[in-house]
Amino acid sequence: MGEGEGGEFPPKKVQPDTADFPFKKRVTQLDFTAGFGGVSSGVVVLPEHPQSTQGMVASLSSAAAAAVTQQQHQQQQQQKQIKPPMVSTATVAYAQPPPINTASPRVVKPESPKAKPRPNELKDATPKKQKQCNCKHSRCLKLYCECFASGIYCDGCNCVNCYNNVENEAARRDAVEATLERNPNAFRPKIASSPHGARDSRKEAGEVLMLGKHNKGCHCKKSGCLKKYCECFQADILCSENCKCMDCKNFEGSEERQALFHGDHANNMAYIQQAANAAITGGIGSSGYASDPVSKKRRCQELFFGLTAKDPSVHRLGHFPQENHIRGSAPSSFLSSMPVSHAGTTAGVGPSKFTYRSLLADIIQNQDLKELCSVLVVLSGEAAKTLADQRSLTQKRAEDQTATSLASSTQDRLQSQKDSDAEKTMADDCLSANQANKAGPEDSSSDGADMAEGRPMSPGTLALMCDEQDAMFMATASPNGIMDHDCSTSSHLPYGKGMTEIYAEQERIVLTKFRDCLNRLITFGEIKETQCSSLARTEIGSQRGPLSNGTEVVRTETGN
DNA sequence: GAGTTTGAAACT
DNA sequence: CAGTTTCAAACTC
Repeated sequence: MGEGEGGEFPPKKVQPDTADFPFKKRVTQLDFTAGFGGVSSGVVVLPEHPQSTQGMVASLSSAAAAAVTQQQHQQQQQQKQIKPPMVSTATVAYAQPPPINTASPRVVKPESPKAKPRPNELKDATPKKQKQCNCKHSRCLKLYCECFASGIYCDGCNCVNCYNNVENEAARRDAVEATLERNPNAFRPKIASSPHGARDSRKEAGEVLMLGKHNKGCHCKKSGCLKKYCECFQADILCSENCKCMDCKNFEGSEERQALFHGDHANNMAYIQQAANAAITGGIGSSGYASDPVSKKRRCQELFFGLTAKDPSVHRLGHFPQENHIRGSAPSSFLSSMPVSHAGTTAGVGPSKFTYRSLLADIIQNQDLKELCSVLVVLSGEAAKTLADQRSLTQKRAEDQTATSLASSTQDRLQSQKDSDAEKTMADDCLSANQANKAGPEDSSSDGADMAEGRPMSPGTLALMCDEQDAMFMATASPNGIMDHDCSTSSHLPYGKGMTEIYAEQERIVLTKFRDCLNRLITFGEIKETQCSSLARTEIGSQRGPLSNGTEVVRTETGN
């Protein structure tokens, strides 16, 4: 379909006010000669203000501006390869310092990130020639044309049927107006200095965090925002909440992104592209190169505990816009590689459309939590009983009767207390260790038997009680000293004091147990990460088969 | 350098 | 506003 390719030029449905008004006056605010060999640096720096921008564009259409450009055009001829700035927005350098060539003032194409040095290009001190467009069908009068979009005349370009020049100023003016009518911000800089840009001035590994964000945001789907197709990447800024990109890897903390600019390879464009490809295809990332055990460990901890405060570099999880970016990267690189039930989280687009999902999401089941509660309850009861039993053993037979009653009453009390706590926590029926009945009495494994004294426990419970032997050891061996101490004291102290110590010991055991379980989960997360990453590597491009259920992984592991 | 891919812009 | 087409730059071979 033609975009007016053939016939008449951009529709002249120009709004009167757009055509003239507010803009002309602003013309005087600008040094339009700057870019033409004027005295200035050649860069007109404007405050980032929409109106200013529009004003400049509109000013272009003014007769006065045309007259000026006519003059300037002759100077252009003397400055081959240097695009004369038009009096349009794009001529303006917004906050982004252009590669200034004092010898010959250069025109900056603020909207064209191409004009901006990429990190990998920074070392290339070679003065860059102004980019030349190659338009064939747009007459260089649409935003497709970088020159036009940047508000400069084509000069020395390879374009065909170019109207973006002084000779066709009228047509160009109309095009500008038409473009503005379509989008009043068309000539505004796409990259705005970001309020959150100051959020973090530190540098990531080999990467300078760029400030600013894309006003409209990118909509990349396949590039992972790690190629210059992506306007954000091209502008050397991070994707923001404005972006609606998919599988974004251009966010703060993205390992894929960091990998692009890592170390000695930062200047190697080939490497960067290769790394980008690898990142996009999932070959790298959290589990790919550029990852280290420490970071993986930390990430795992972040995932499970949501730890972000301790490590100043862990902002990304809580980092604003990156919900939709997390999805695709560091965390997401392996998350997304997880075949199980992530479709819903990766399909969405737009800010806030993404819900962060822990790697352990498939590992931790509600049932497991319930059972963990039950385990802790049982453990607490057993601890109390063990303590009581040991106490009784150290006491005289004459005290047996007393000790027994004490233990039983204590146990009852503690049991009920713990049950109550469990109820509060889980708000369901997990309190009762009897719920384990569902698993049947089959489990009299040494684990379960020792611990629960024949209490039927589900496999999941047993799995979660993976450390029960340790716990038992602590409850029986380690506490021995305590028990001895406790016995000695309790025998001398009032009833309440002994109970307090039992409580403390119980709490210690339960918390220890809980801690161990958490540590295990961390381990499982790492295991799963490894599995997923290897799976992703081996199955990229192929149909992903169902991955072993994370829960099974847990239980298998815990069973050992 | 030709062909392909990509995503913004333009259009329906 | 969503879907489609056009376009030119970026990228691959």
